Amino acid sequence: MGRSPCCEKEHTNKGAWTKEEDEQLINYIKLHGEGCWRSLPKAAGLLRCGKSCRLRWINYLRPDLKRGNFTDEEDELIINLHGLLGNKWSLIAARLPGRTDNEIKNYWNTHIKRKLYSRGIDPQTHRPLNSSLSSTVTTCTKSKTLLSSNVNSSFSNTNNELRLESKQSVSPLMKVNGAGSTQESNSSSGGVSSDDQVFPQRLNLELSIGLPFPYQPQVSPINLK
DNA sequence: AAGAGACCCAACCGCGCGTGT
DNA sequence: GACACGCGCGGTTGGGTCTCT
Repeated sequence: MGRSPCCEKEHTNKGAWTKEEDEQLINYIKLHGEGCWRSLPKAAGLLRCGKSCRLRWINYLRPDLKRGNFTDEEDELIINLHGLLGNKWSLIAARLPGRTDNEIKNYWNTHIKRKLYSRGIDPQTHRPLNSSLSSTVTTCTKSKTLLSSNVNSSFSNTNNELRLESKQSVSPLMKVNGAGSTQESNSSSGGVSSDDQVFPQRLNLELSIGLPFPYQPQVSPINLK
């Protein structure tokens, strides 16, 4: 059976949007409003699929978007919300006016993960990296480098708490060298060399999220849509 | 100056969910 | 209940730009 394609691929443009396409989309939405993305491209005279139009509008063309760097406050808010919500980027974005889920997701993957690693915190669990493990972590943001390096063996710490089991669970911030071991980067943090340097961040996280550590998901005070 | 590697982000893809028939 | 459809989400990728050697 299968789902019907969202558009006729042979008659649609792909890749970067041109100024003319942007203007067509903006003008159409100004006149008719958002919605009915499937029929919008045809109505607007665009050779794009509806999904592409929607993404372009939401992530780039919307007038209420806040462009520019994230502030420290936004950083901390994202970290805290991620601790509560996980990779629910749309929910996180809903609490950051002017930011999009895509933008936050990119920012998380490129900046915040590194920031948390430098603090000795596992960005997925928001728990401290084991000291023996953290000594093997390096910060590398080239995900392609890692994912092509065929990491599927577990590298375990003494408690077997954290393992690299599949490429999906491997952080793009971690790079494995030729021998399958990793090295700590000194780039941004100067390196985390002891538990004493790791655990203060754990305390900060607990306090800022205001939930018991480790966080056990319960009924969230935030209204999920 | 030039090439290589790292970084970043816009855009794409596939899937799940909600709704209507 | 089964199916079709449209929307929205999260993961991933392509390629432009920046930085280093």
